[in-house]
Amino acid sequence: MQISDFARQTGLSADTLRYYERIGLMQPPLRDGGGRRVYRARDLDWARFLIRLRQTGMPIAEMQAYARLRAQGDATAAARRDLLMRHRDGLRQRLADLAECLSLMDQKIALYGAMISSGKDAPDATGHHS
Amino acid sequence: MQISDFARQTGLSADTLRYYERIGLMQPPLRDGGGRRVYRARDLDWARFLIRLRQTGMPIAEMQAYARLRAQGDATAAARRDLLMRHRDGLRQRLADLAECLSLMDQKIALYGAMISSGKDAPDATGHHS
DNA sequence: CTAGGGGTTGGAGCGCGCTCCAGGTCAAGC
DNA sequence: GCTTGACCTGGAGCGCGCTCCAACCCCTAG
Repeated sequence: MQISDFARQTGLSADTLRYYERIGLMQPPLRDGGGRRVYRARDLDWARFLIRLRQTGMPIAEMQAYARLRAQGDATAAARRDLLMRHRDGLRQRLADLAECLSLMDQKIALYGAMISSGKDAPDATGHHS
Repeated sequence: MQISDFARQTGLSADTLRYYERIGLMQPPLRDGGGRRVYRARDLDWARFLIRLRQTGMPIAEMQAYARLRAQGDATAAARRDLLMRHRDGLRQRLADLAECLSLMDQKIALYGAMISSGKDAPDATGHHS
């Protein structure tokens, strides 16, 4: 599996893959005769896991820390779990905050709805609305 | 109320406030005799609303669009509501995605828990774990 | 034998959202 | 009058996470 295939299967660009390798997020893969990277199926799992971490807003530095621990083998399992737990707790908090934002936006939208349908102006009428 | 007070009350830095003004997110406030900005209470509401939008990941360009509409008065209420609704829908989606990530992380953490307590290696034991 | 379409490297550049800085003005307190 | 400190402006710089580029290499098909 070469880099373009791997890119297709993960949704990461080849450039990003090489970048992740440079900065130590991904282990350097084997090379074929021509010096091209050859990826293996289980690299996919790791890449997809990284993508999840990224999705949840984990900064690259933290992913690097995780990757370093992982490279050191099973002895670091507890440390990795702790890192993950800290990140998860942050994520929980962010989810709660976003849920609050969402409900506020719903309110705001409802307010606009009222203001638009009922003639002209809004309940809190100042002439200017956020 | 001058810029430092306003900054304290919103949590934005004075620099950020001037920046938001430059790029049209905030209306230029009045000035006192010495040319200093004088903010008014209702600017606070707007700034706090911007902060909410930012929290939910709205890009500045979109906030600018909203601000421009707002500056044009009540006639743009429907357009503003639509913008907000589109943003809210995106937010809903992101919340769902994050919730999924969260549950995956919980699983992963549980797996680490099992692996750590029960002697040595994990269920999917490859020798390497994500 | 040649052309084309992958791949490789190191390093520069970019878009976003600020953040900082130099150099200046102004107002209040001692 | 002088110091102090908050404010002003325009513009440069920054940290993040890529993204793009030139210049080169290699393999395959025609």
